[in-house]
Amino acid sequence: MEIPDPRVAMWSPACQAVALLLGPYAEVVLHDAGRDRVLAIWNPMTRREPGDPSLLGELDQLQPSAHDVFGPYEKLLADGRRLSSVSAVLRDADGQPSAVLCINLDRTPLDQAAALLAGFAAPSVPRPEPLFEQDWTERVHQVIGSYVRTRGRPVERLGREDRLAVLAELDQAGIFAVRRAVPVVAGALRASRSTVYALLAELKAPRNQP
Amino acid sequence: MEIPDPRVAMWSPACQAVALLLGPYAEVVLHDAGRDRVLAIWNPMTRREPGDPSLLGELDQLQPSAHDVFGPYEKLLADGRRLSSVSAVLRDADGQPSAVLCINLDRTPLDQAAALLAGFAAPSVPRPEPLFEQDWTERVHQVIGSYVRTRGRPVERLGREDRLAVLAELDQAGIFAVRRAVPVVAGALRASRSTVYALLAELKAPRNQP
DNA sequence: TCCATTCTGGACATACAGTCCAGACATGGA
DNA sequence: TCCATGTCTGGACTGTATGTCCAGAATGGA
Repeated sequence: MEIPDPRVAMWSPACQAVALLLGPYAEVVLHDAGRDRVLAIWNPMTRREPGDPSLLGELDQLQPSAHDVFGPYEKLLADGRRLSSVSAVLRDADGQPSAVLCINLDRTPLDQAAALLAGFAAPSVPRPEPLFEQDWTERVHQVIGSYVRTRGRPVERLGREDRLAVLAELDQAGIFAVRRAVPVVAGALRASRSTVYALLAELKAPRNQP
Repeated sequence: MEIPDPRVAMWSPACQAVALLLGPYAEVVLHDAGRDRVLAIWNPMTRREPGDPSLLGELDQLQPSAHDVFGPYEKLLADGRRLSSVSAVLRDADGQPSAVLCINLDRTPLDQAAALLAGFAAPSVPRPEPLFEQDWTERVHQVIGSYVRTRGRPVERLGREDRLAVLAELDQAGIFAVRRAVPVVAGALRASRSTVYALLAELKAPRNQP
């Protein structure tokens, strides 16, 4: 090791906190902008080490998204991993640029999961002419169940907004064009008929609430 | 706004970078540890504002995971969201504690996605959302039109048996579970409401003909 | 704890579904 | 042509479903 740099001493807790929070998927790099050298690095994703060249040249061309902050922008690693990166110019007490912080988040796992989920939802059956939806009661329960599952909260604990969302979905699905639908929905939502009508009215009149 | 605090000036680029990278799911808070007050906050998830009490007391009890770094530890928001949090003690050039940085990452969406992926193999398919038959009026006309075409006779000249057949088909399709369906069908069939009801009754009671 | 918001069950008004019928109409046989 | 027969029709009518409203209960935050 070399003589500890005071900038590293100053910034490393923050860097380390980020590195810890984002587990193995984020690399945090502290650069000496003046000498274009890496000062310190946490969770390195490439083999860079303190003292290596920073190659920060491109930063100059970027539009800052706020004062001294750049990104998030996309980077591509040699092995194909896609990174979301942000950079921040760190200044000392005098306001002089003293270091540059870069956080590189590997979005490959997220992208993969997203692709899986998207691919799951998208290629739906091209509608083989299924006449009318026969068992709409079942559908009501499916919609509600699905909402409850993604929300991770049982029907009894759904809040006002939740029920509004569910009703919007059901309405979208045309459920309320069906005879006797409201009482069934009310029952499934564990709400009274009155409440369902009130919420439906609110959906149809999206002005505001006093 | 108040007089800008030099600590905010110094740390805000780093905070903002993190806030930008993690989109709406991370809250970044800069605390004045000495006065237990919020100095600045990005992407607030609760209604805290600069000047509000920090409530950082618990930090003392935590084991640091590195020098001046705490976490990640789990927090629970009032509404049930689960957060992964890290904190870092930030020191000034003299090595004196000057502020505390907290990053709170809402892991609810990640947990939900994980749950969805985990439960993938076993549970039933959540149905891609083929929705409900929206324009059932169109469907009525299709059915009637198709019958008329195969029969080679215009609607006006359909006989009793013909209309019975068409109604049977529409009923099969569940059309009459829809509100206001009978008048529409009557109109499309060029028959009166009464007639349609009479024919439907006949369909449901296929015993004999008076 | 108190206050404010939201929900609820029931009373009520209205719209709709379904029934009934007297008469209109169409057809065909005498 | 007239009548007999069967069907259709508009309209009146009833009961049920739909939708509104409100006072009081429940709920949730400060």
